[in-house]
Amino acid sequence: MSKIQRPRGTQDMFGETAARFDHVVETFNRVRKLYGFGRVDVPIFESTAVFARSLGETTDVVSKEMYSFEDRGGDSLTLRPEFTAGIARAYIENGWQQHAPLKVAAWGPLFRYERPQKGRFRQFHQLDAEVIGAAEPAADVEVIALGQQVLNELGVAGDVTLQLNTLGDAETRAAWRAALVAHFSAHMDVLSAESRERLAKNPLRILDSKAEGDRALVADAPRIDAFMTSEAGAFFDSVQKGLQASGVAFVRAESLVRGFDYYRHTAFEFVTDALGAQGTVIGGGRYDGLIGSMGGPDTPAVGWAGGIERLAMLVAAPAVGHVIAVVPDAPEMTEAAAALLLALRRAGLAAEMAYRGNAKRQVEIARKRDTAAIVFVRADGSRHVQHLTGDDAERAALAAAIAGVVA
RNA sequence: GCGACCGUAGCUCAAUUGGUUAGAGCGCCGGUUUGUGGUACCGGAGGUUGCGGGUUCAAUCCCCGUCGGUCGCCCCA
Repeated sequence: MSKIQRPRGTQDMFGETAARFDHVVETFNRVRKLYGFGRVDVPIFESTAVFARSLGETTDVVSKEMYSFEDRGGDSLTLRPEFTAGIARAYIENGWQQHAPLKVAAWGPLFRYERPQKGRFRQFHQLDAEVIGAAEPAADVEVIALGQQVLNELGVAGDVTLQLNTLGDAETRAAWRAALVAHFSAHMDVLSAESRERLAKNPLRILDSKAEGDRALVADAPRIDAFMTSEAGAFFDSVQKGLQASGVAFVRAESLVRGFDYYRHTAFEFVTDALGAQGTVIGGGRYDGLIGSMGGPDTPAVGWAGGIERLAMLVAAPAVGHVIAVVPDAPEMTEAAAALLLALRRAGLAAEMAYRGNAKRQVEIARKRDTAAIVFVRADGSRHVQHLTGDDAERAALAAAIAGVVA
């Protein structure tokens, strides 16, 4: 195909799609400020080492799923596949421990070389919130509560369930992992091919295998609770109590895990079944081991990321804007109409005027553009307001606002 | 990376078991009618049926490849 087209897994967003996306981002920005999360922006590309180090050099993720390239100077760069590694790099590089506990939020594009599916793209977008430099469970609670409030205010909380788990501390995790390996190794014969692979590379992942045959094995696999140190148990307890006190409902998800060793304690996902196989709309957890493993000081941290596209698919279509159309009745009234247009805008009212066409044509255009009201500029100097949308109260409010400008 | 289904006008879709100039609605452009405001009607432009190859007298339709989409698997930082 010689015709030019967008790269696989990318999107051109316009109209309702763009409005939904915008609504998600605006809601996030409003809510994160309520929680005292400042904006942070890090580069869209980083040295490949930033992500390779955070993920472990050997994983498939690094070798197959990152957009990496050499720049003209021969440096290996990578389009960011996640926010956390870049933010951690910035934290270390800029000495942000002076601001700890640092509460930051970001949103923007991320890139992963994957096969596109519903709610999964090669260039996708996420919201992100992190608390860096706080070891207290209150940080976990605050971060999760922020996520819950974003979902509430987007009106999608009813479709979404918070799944909560703990991975314990390093000691807990290591003991549990060893017990899982022993358990599954003893049943190699019934384990699916995929899970036998996982047993070597990432045994915790067997717990969320979709293979029917693995289910029974998973059901009587060792539980993490049996290996929990008293400190780790107390931490998880504290998180759960904090969530209850915050009115955040959750379900325990014992098979919710994270693949990398730097994850500790809290792991959580806000999940929906309304989006097929890609049901996680927000996923996060505590990653106390990451910054240390990247060469920084040992720094506890907790955060989450949420898929903007997925949230945008769940939200109700945003209401159309209250744009006022100004229509000159006759060509001679064009200048007067332009003056009114300017006055409306300076008064803070969204308004527009067609570039061409007679009055009738401009009315047709206005109607097609979901205009809230039309103001006709008549030759006798009067202004006639015609409402197109809204209930009586909205119409009255808009009429009053317009009257204030026209007068 | 693997599998299934799909690809016709700007958009949403038609086109009898393969059959002659590939149609409609919406949108767009023009016109008539109407005329203080969501009118109706007429006309027009617009398609190498994703692309390439094959089978056939004949392909939108069957076969292969390729690109893209959708859904699932894998992966999920």
